[in-house]
Amino acid sequence: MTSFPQETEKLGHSDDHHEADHAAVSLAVSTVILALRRKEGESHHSLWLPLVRRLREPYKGQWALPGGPLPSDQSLEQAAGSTLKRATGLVPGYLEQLYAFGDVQRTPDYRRMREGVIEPQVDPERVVSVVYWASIPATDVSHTRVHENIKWFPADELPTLAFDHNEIVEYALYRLQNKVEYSRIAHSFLGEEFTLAQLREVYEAILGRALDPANFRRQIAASKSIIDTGKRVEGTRHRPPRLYRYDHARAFADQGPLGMYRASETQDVAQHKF
Amino acid sequence: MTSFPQETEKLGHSDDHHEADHAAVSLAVSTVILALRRKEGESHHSLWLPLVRRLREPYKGQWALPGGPLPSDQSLEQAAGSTLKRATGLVPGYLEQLYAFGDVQRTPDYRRMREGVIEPQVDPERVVSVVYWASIPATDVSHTRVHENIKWFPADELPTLAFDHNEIVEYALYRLQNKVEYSRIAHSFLGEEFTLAQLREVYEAILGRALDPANFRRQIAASKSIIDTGKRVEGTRHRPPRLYRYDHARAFADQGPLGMYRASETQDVAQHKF
DNA sequence: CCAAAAGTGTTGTGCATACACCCATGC
DNA sequence: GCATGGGTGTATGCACAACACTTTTGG
Repeated sequence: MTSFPQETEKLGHSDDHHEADHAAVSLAVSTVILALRRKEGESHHSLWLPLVRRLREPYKGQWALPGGPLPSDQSLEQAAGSTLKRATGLVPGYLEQLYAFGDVQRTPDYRRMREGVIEPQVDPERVVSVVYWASIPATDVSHTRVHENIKWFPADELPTLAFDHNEIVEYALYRLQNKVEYSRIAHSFLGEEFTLAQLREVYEAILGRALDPANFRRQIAASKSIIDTGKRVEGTRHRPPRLYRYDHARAFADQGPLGMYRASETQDVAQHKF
Repeated sequence: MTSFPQETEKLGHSDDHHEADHAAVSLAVSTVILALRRKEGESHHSLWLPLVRRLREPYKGQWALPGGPLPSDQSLEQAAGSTLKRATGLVPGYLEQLYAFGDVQRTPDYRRMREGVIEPQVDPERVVSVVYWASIPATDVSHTRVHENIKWFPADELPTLAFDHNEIVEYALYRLQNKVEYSRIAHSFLGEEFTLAQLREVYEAILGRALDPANFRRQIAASKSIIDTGKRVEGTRHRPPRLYRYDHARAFADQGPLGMYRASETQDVAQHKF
């Protein structure tokens, strides 16, 4: 439509594709923010996330992932960070791109339009969402922002969300499960110092199953991602556990060849090792 | 700027972020298309990719990844597919989202502007690129489209590309190396039937190192991703190798929980298995 | 002493590597 | 026969799961 510089030229002899209209596709950035919380009456922690109530159509009144249009002066990652700050008032322990969702019909909901649940729109807007996921350290969780249109939900007990956000969250959790096994993101759910039992609880919350404490200890020790602070937690009714710190120096040693991949070693699913 | 329905509302009490202008950020889709080819005089195959010569500023005359703005009637994946068809005339063996690149200064090149190499622009356009990567089966490579502004290059001997495309290709190759070890993408570089030696060559081209034929055979056999067709290749000056087929049925069995992840189990980097 | 969780030791299994060796074909 | 790659057998080491066992605290 406009003649902005494009990244690549359309080739002359593209006989086989019609001249598609290049009506603006708008770009949004949303963030799946995860943190550990305890459900009422339960002893173990589980994953929770904050959702924002929509104030307009479509999906007015329903819950949705926090996000918004990409400001032209922010990078995608910065936009995700601002969203997070807006929704929680906090700084993330970890922030990483999840996926860009761009199906034509993902928004608005044509099914609901047909059924008359919501009003059909003359010119349904096409939105592509670049979704990030983030973690909040457990020590900060209590300081999250309180707002009538923001509410935290357990990740496994979500209501029906706006747009395709249920699927997006599901995908985020699925990716997290895979990622936790070969990276060190688990630490980002905890504070500076933590016990092995706490770290194990993070893994168990993410993976949804119990882990052998003995073997877990050895795996973590072998990865050399933690340092013994020498301190202990006292006041428990059992042997006092040691406090560890995350070894940032080691952590960045094998994060990949280029800085570019810092927070972008995303996705993928390590299945059986082929 | 406009008041299109947005995915999430901006919250009222967002005191800490200034009202950013929402000038349109344009959205492009590019594709890193990879295929196996033989370099002049070499016996083994290596990875090649097609590039398109830019016809306008910025970076006029330089080579760039094939791509273009996202047509409003196509999904991201469809757009990547059309790009591929335009650049090669072929259908991909595999197509998957790589990453969304969205730094503010990634385009145009302010450095080159400062140095006077290219003209400064009054209103530098902000472009976010969703990049896909694709593979072309070796059997199709000879049928690729010929065009004066399209040229194939060995992936390890690229010239300086437009924008940040060198980094993008580097990242694609890095991701491919990790991915090849736990998924079955390697097959997508070959035709329907292939020998184990050919499959091994794909792995070697991607990983950049030789593999033990004996152990490679066992790994592939253990993965049960291939079926013996019973046929053999004759005419070699040695024992005739068997021909195998890719087992599609098995392949989709463990691709993840939801269809959504079909072609999107992207990124991530399986390092030491922590 | 007892309960409970921290922390250690021991053993078996499965998988990846390394490499010796045999097989089948063209020349 | 011999060269060449296809294909098999086997030993070694390591990562990991299972689980018995010891340690250290509070009550």
